[in-house]
Amino acid sequence: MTQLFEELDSRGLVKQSTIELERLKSILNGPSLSVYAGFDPTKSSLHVGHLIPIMILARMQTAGHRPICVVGGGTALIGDPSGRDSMREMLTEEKIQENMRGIQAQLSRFIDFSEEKALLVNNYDWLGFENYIDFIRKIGPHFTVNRMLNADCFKIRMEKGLSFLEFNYMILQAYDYFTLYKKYECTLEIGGDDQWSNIIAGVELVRRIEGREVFGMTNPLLTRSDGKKMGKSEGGAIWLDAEMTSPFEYFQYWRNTTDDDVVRFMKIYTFLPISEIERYSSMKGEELNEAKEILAYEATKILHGETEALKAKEAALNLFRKGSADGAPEITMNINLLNGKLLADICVNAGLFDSKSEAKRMILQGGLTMNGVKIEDVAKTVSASDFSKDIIELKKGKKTYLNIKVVR
RNA sequence: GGGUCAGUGUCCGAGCGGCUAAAGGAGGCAGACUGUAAAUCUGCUAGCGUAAGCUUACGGUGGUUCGAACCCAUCCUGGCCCA
Repeated sequence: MTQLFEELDSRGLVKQSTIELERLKSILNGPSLSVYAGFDPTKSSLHVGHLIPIMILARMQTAGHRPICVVGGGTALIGDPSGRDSMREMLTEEKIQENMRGIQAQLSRFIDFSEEKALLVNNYDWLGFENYIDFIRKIGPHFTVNRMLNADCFKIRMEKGLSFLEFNYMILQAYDYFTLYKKYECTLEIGGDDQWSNIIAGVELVRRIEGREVFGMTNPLLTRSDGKKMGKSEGGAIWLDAEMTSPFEYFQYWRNTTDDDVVRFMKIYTFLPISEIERYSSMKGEELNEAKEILAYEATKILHGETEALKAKEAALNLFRKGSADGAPEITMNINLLNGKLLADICVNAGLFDSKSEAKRMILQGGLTMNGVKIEDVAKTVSASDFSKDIIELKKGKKTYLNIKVVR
């Protein structure tokens, strides 16, 4: 008997449930069941915004349940209209296959897929082979269009137009649940609160066809206290793929959490015991920096492992406390591309800026530092004295560091 | 299928023949202040060029005009109304 329900509830992860809380509690805390959450393979990497259901599944697994991650290879061909006001770009099957591989790798950082302790399935495996007529004969009678049109997730789109293609999304997701129930005895679906309509559609479908009650639960959609979207930062989304967002950047993302969010995020995004997290909730002002560091370290550790997390922490310490550029993100460049070249050009080559115009703008605004010295001359060229240590330390603004290692 | 309205920069959204690289807002970046926070204030926010300047850009394509995001034709996409 675990305290899973209390665990999730105290971390603020329960928003709505298809059953009363008391029953939800006994189900969550009861014998092992299979629980599923869906992930859209629309990109080759998941990002911070996907983390909540992942963390919930991970906690469920720890409590003895079996997570089923459904990668929507089939539904991605349709596009979920929930929460968006325009139609999604359609993806090719090849692209989806490719994306799935990346997503799978990332999920396994959080969830143990060995010995079938968790499953990863692609809904294309069942959706892709359905015959249209058979399918609508089987499923169609159980849905009324009237009801569907009333679903929240379609509401916004009623204004802007909703294609029949997307209208089917809900039915397909419901069918997923039905299939998972049949195949794996899956009796719980979780998802963000925007998935509520889709989840209850699945719950109802199973009840109508199988006469069996299955459950659904949503987590609150997280917005940051400053109103910004979760998972977005300076450069864009924060990805779980280390190639797309380095462990250092990932660490920094969490380290820069707004004061008001630190404790809330610790509850959601780390495995630290609630009792320990509570200690930080009394912290105010500058003290919270300590909490932020712990949040960043823990979150990075879960995804990238302890070694990387320590490295990131160390680098941050050097950069922001000691003023040393040790451990900053580093790239190597051949000396031929550096000596005598325009600094602005070098920065663009190094990926610090997207264009030369941007680089120049930044210099004019006093936002570029090289080897600890603010660069004020747009026409600055790099010479041997600038890389006498075989390294050029660049800093854009206050927080973006990049070391260029010189290859002779 | 008919009618009608619309399609603008990352997003929202003004412009409706020259003064428009395109108002305003949001977002992003930078500077100041700070605690690697928030709030606030300031600047920047297509590319290329040290620069004068040049090149792309207002759904696509053609056209009218000295000159078009703006006018015309046609096509595509979407809304609404009718069938």
